[in-house]
Amino acid sequence: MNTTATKTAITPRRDEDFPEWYQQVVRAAELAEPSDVRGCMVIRPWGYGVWENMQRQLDAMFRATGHRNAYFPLFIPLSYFAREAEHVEGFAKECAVVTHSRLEADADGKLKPASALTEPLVVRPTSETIIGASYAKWVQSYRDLPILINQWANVVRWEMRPRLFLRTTEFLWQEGHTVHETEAEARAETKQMLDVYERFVRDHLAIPVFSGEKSESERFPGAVQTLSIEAMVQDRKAIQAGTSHFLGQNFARASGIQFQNREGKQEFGWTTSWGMTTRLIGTVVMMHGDDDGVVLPPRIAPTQIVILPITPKEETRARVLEVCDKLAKQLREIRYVDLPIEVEVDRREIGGGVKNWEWIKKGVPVRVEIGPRDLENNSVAVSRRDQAVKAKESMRMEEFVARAPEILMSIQNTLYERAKKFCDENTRVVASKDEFYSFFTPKSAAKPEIHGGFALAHWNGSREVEEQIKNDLKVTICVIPFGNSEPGRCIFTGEPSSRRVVWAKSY
RNA sequence: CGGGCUGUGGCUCAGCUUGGUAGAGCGCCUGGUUCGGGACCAGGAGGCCGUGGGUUCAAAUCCCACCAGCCCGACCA
Repeated sequence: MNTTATKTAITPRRDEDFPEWYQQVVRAAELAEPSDVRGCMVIRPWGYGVWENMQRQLDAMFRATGHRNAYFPLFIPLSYFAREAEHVEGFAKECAVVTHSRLEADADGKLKPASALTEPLVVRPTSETIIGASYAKWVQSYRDLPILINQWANVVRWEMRPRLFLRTTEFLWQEGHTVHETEAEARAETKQMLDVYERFVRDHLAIPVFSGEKSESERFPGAVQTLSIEAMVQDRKAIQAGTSHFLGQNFARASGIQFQNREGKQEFGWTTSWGMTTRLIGTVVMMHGDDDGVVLPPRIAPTQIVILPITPKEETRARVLEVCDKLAKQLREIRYVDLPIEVEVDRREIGGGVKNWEWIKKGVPVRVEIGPRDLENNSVAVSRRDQAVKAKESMRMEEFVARAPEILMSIQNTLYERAKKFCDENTRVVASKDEFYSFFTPKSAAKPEIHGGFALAHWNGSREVEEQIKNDLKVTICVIPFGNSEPGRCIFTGEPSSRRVVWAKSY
């Protein structure tokens, strides 16, 4: 009767069409869906739950490093925005601009914008300039420094080609903005926050990354230095998972953030900014998902354990549900990494198979079935999302309760190890230009298979080479990793190179 | 913003060439049989065919304009 047993929950499979698989997974898992507003998405409760977990956990890390949250305006006066030239150049093409303050009905009764603003307002694509304006007022003395503030907000970048979570017109993020007395302190802050991101994605999202510096051409507009962490997702492309910028005195100069230093002289502050976005949700999907849907790392799963009552007979239904509730209560009293375990009893009256698959697609880490037979034996049937969909282990109820945190931890670790192995296997040292080109050229040009990966190769540091490679292969330097400086020769020009850099196709 | 394709119940699409007033599968609702891995049977609800105009006795179908979406290019977290 069941001829669909081997069928995957998501069509197409990852190896058939990765971008399409991604879209299908995001929708099937009810993380998000496109909205009627072009380029914007609706983040559904399951997706938003993931975001809230990320937010809460990262926010705690910001607090621990001395940062506090604040909120600045959504609208940035055009004149403020215009203060930093490179910044303008970088963002001007994707700004939404508010020009009117009112709607009026015309003769046909159609609403039209009216009452033009004397100065247009830019909807923030990022907040350096508007926050800088406040900082300029707050800072007078070196005693006012450092300023360590973070903001959780939405931003708008008028993108041409939206994809759920990965690139949408409006997205949610966190942006830290700090001011320091010295260059060294600001540089240390930039690095510190990159390390925070690295730890966060590794320990909470089970994502291994390469961390380092961006090349000049990939730098944030207006920054002196941009650091980033880069992850490899399952189509072997790179995705930026977080960035931290050392802004030098560029923005301080533009915004007038000045202070009297210890020698009594006026000096511009040294600023940094750093951010992480809802794009990370898409990264998690592409990192850990499989052909049956999302696979969530337990630490960010909105529900970590779902209890599925099996109620084939009306006469046992009440007792089964009662035992399910009792188990849920017991589990909620246990902690997994300092937080109560999130448990849900799914008592909806729909087909058992359908219900089970819904949770598989959503990526809930642990599914627990309890049916009449379990009542007899005081047992439960446990399935882990990091194992085969049909795998099920029967264990005594008390044993499961005792082992729940350990099981979650084990899943979290498995996901990380799996991702690390994948990344390692598809990262390789490339020693010649020919090897480089063949590494990044798919066998089939018409329908490119998943190919390439990260190439570690020497580079002479020139923008021209980067440009050439980007044109030829759509491959860029995703990051210049820290440390490991091992001199060699640029594989493209033969010129001296101080270290290997990471090349990849990238999101 | 340039080039190509597509708009038909919630979703995927057929119907369009050869105009005659709308269909399928899935989903949804009801009842029953089921239920420890995507069940089955029976019945039912749901669409001014993207929008506006034109041709015609008659338009989902032909013509024009507009809008939206997808893919490909330029840009990006």
